[in-house]
Amino acid sequence: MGRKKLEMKRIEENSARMVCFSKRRNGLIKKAKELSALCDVDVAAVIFSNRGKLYEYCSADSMAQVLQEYQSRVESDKDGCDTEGLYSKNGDYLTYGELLKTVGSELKEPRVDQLSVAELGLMQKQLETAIMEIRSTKTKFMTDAQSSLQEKEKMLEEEKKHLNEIVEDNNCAKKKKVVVDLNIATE
Amino acid sequence: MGRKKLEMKRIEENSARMVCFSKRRNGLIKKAKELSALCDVDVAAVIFSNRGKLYEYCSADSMAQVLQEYQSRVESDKDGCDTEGLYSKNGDYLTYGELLKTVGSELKEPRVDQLSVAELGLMQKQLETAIMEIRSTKTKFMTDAQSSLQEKEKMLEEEKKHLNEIVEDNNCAKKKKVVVDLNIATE
DNA sequence: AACTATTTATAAGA
DNA sequence: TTCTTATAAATAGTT
Repeated sequence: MGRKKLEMKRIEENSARMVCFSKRRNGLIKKAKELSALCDVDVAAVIFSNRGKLYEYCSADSMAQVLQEYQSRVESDKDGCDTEGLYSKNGDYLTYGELLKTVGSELKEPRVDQLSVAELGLMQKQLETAIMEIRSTKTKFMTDAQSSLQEKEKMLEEEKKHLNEIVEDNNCAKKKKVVVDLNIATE
Repeated sequence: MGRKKLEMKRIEENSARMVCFSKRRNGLIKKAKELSALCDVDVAAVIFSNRGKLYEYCSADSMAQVLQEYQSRVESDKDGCDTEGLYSKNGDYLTYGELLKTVGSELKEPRVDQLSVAELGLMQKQLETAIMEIRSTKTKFMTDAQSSLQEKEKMLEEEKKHLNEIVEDNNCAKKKKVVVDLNIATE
């Protein structure tokens, strides 16, 4: 819309592109809000200017909620296939993807007492989101100038090993009663 | 736009709402594409119908890429403020919010050294293990016809209590070194 | 930042 | 559903 029809390709002129970005960014977020309000659905939009600024909209209580939901969907919908998208250059993500994949497949069992499982699912999501936050922070720390590449590699290797152990242990313990005990000691 | 101006509130009539959803969902995704193409920026949009279906658009190679970028930004940009978003109507979520808030504030201390990274790794592993345990518990609930509703409730209550304790402990221990210890017993 | 000529999106209707 | 059309909205170029 406008005086002229635009081709849908990068606007080369700098100022024109920035003006367009500003207008359309606002437009997109407005549309997202309207979609959410009119149709009563959850919507999230994330925009990064190439200057590095972040713009976002989220209809739910928190972006994390929607994104977490997204992550679970992706993991449980596509089952064995096509998980590439979930891996980042940074080895971290692979571990997370593997984790969710495994968890996700477990959850699809039928015949469930709804309440209990729903609650368990919630707790699981909570933990998963917590992990994402921790990963983010960790990644940030790791990329700080102070942490060396060797350290990163070592940690990632250990994490993978550890996760594999967890997965194997769990596979062996599927039919056992499991009790979890989480203690925190402060000094 | 259309024959009539709509109020921006939930469309109560069911079929009308669904038609609107379908149109506007496509519209939003089209707008996201255009924004990305014209202005050469990364855009992601995630939409959940309340039927549970997921629709998404992502300009980058993978959604994960954009979302991870988002997570890092959120972590580094907002500091202590605005954690309201993490609470849902469901009481459980508050606990989770508190947990994340606490974890988050722990993580955001400046002057982080390698020990901190190691600790983060530890916390992460613990949460991952906890998820695995929850998964096991879920599996048990699903496959074990003998487990009664009361049992489930009791376990869940205990787990909630644990979570609350964790949150409180963490609140008291913000500036202390925190050691987390996770024990798993199987029978 | 405003303005306005146009294009686009879309609410109702068929 | 899918298409058609009248109208509302978004926005490209201009000031």
